[in-house]
Amino acid sequence: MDEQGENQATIAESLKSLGLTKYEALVYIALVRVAGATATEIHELSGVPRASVYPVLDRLIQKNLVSVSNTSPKRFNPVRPDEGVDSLMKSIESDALCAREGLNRIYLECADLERGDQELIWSTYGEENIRIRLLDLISNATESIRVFFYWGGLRKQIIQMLEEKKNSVSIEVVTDHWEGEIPESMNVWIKKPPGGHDIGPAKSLGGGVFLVDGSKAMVIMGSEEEGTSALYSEARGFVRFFTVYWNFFSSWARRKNQ
Amino acid sequence: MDEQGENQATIAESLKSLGLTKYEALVYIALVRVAGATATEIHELSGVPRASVYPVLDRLIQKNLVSVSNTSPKRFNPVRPDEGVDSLMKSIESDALCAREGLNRIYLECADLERGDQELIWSTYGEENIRIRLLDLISNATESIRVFFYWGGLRKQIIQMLEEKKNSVSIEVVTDHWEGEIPESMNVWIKKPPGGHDIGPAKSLGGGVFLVDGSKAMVIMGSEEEGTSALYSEARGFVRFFTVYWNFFSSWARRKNQ
DNA sequence: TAAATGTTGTTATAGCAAAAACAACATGAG
DNA sequence: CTCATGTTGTTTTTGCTATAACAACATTTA
Repeated sequence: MDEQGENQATIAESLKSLGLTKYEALVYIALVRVAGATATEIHELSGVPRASVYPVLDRLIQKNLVSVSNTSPKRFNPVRPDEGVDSLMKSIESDALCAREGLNRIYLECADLERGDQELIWSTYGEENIRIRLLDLISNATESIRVFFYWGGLRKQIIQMLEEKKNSVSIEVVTDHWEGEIPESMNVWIKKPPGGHDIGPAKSLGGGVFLVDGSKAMVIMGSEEEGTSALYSEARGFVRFFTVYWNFFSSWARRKNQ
Repeated sequence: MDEQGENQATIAESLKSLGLTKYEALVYIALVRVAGATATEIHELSGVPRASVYPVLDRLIQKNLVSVSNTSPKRFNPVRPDEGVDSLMKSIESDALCAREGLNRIYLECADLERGDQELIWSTYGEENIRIRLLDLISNATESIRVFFYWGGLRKQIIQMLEEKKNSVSIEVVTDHWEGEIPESMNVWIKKPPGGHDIGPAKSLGGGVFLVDGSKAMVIMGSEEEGTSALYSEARGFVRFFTVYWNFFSSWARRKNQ
């Protein structure tokens, strides 16, 4: 019972992000449970006020999620849920396509005109978004990638990204741990951080520096309290600062033993 | 200019169905047009009140559609539109999957219990929904399909559907016009309606009758004024009525010449 | 048959929450 | 100081939610 309730609430939430209102979701779920119900039965099953059931059903019919019988009292039937959901998705997907095309056109039109971005430093929050940015950055590298990271967060994905580029650009990596075998075409130095006071315990805080083509830098910091955030810039000073930073740790890592 | 405005409005609508509010859509579009704008510039470009720009930008940052510079004044950058839209879609798709699974489970659980549906007659409105139902009906046919239609609306799709089943079930068709060549395994009678007073001019009104396995009937009526609607039933009387109806027109169509 | 009861479908309307629009204020750089 | 920025409230609007009341019809009971 409670499990069903939980489940239903989840489904309702999902349906809401497909563009239905709370009532529309509840009514549709109720109808899926007992196909061919009357308005009153729907009201009892869904908890939606009886008078509200009618306009809600109208909307659902408009959205092709419900059909009506011509009996009296009227009975209502849900479209098969997989078809219904697919139908909603299809409409959203078409909108997504439209938005993407339109926006991309605008974006590319404007791309030539401006881009005074180079001197600015951009912040990004959240691992997912950072992952996307990083992927973009690395996959557009043309000459060199220098990486320095002591951070578990995206280790696997970072390694995978680098391996895809290992034959087309020069890659140098300093890190504390490597998963899988190290490709020959990469220069990888593995070294545990000295005491912990330099970089901090890996679980609560981790960092990564990515230098691409000597002109772009992305710096990632993850901490348990404040989530993960990243800075990206093509500004000279910014890139130079982290290049020096990287050189320092790189030479430290090359020293044999500690 | 006006074209751009039209275009923008369209994009805004599309973005709204991806879960953004009007302001969020407008701000994001403005930002795509001039990346790295300040809050005030965004306000001017989008028409969104300046004070509203800030909370809206916050939400967009939360949704990983925008990043901030650490300059003063702050400057804002859009995530690349294709990435942004994809990211929104991914989240919606995951919800869709969740909803579909949950609903389908409920649906299948309940499917055994009931189904007193057989005696009812169901209405469906809108060509798209009807097309889906019809597809479902025809593709689940196991023995016979008898079709009678004088209706341009879904002609091509109907023909295509039938061709897919031509080798597995017996098919008989009466219609006024056929696109493409007629497969040998189907029985098709093509005959123009006599005068127009029986069925009416094809443009303003058209109809179709689909009898499947002798136990299911779907009747479609399209009129210019009231849109397209369909009835579906497995009720004995309903099926028998339209079987007689079909037999009548079938024998009429078999008569040589008019 | 006639009155009483209950149900259905409809309409009107009040409540509510999120978003939109506006106004006011503190800050900070030139 | 002055202007633009960033922040904080308040009001208005909007769309959904919720309740109440009503006419039409069917069902029951006397």
